[in-house]
Amino acid sequence: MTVTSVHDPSHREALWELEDAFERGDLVSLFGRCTVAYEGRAASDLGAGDRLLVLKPDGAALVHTDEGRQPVNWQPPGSEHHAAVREGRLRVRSTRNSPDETLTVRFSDVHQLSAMAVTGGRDLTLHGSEEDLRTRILERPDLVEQGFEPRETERPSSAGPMDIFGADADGTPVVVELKRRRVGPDAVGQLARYVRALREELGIEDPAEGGEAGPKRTDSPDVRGILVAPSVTDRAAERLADRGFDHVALDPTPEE
Amino acid sequence: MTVTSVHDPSHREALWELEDAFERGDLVSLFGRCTVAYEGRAASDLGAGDRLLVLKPDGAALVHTDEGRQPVNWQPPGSEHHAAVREGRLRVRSTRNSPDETLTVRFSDVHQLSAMAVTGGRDLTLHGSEEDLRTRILERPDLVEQGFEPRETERPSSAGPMDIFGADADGTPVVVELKRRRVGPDAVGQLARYVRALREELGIEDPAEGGEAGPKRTDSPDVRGILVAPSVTDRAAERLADRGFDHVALDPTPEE
DNA sequence: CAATACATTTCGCTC
DNA sequence: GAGCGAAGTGTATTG
Repeated sequence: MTVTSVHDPSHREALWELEDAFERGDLVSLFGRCTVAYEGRAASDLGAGDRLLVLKPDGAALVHTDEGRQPVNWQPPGSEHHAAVREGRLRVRSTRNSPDETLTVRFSDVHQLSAMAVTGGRDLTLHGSEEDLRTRILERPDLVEQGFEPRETERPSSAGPMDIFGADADGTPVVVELKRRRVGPDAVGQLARYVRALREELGIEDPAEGGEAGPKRTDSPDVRGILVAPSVTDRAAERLADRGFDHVALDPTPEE
Repeated sequence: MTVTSVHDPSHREALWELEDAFERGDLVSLFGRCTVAYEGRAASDLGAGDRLLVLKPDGAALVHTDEGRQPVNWQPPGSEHHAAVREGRLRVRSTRNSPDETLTVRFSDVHQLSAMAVTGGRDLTLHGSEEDLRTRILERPDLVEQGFEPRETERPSSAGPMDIFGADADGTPVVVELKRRRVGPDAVGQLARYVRALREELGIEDPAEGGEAGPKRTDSPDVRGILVAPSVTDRAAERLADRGFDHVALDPTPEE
């Protein structure tokens, strides 16, 4: 529970505190005026300004301005922090390999530096995820459709694992794709890949080919695709119709 | 440049400092032992532990543990921060509407609170984005293919805007999809949507239909699809081949 | 406001 | 490590 805190330190003082904090494995919060340079997957430069630098013992580094949920610059976990005084400025550098990337923060002024050992309590319980939606359906398959019978989750296919594989009341194979929120055309493409893969696997001809123009065919065994999501965009609905797939409106958690 | 900083404040003191900081529009950094509850697009609970809470004047709130680039909990910009002392604890709550969401952080102990006015210097210059890749191609179209001629960027279609629309040496229409890094099957699906939309628009029959089995047809005007990306996954390459599309290996920035 | 696609996405899981 | 897909994704842009 030891918190280190220095106000308007000299660069030397800040350097000592930083090195001690790295040594102890502390979480560091540093206010100051700085420039930021990044080079790696991309490259960026940020002119002088007041910012908050957060340094984590796992190697993550975050540069925050007064706006936005996202840091303006950062370095992912697994990096290594190094501090030094160069050309009269405090330089904090985080580096990692594969991919090679470097974040360099140069402080002309350090206003405030705090560091604390942070332990325990990372056990977040989250509700309303796609997994919750799956659980809900497995407990009550009729929410998808009368007579729907789930057979397998994460069923492998040549196009990747499908969320739920099952059969409808007629025994026709059904691929169910789950989304926890409103979806666009990309989700339909995903479902289409799984359905296509399953058709191929089962030796079922694609109904879009075969006939010369008929957009749908119902007179032969087929594979059905069902997209379960709270709602879909217009373009997604079009593409669902094109493919002959169904949409079932369902939330990950029952609405109150 | 005024930095406020209090060490091990009482809840009352912390509350005053927080309210002043909100008033001034400061960026706040707060170390302490807390529980976190979120309710909105999903719902989550986090047990007691030491964490760093960052509060921004634009309404963003970030709860950081000692690990990860991502905050363990957060609230997006546009929220409103409120602080109070309830049941012997300092409660910080950030709320926003549409969607309705609330983040509640309850501190049993506040170890360190700092706040600073943070201004200016949000002008980040970034290189290596998809836009850089586009610029590079427009300056040297032959990087895509000998004789390639770009005609339009962000060309509208019923499936959305395509990155580059142009023509090859034979005058055949070409849709180019750009990706700044290695891509999977999703990017092929995106390209396919644009090509399909353009074929429909130009009244060109899809070569996959029409013939009974021939996977490709080269004896009639068609629309070509080219995926420009540093590299593609195997599955993406398969799907490219299925569709008769090409891949051109190109980075957003020239490699040194 | 909805819709769409990019992002230094990050993250977790499987192979 | 690569590949694949989810995420309370965030973010900008366009209609």
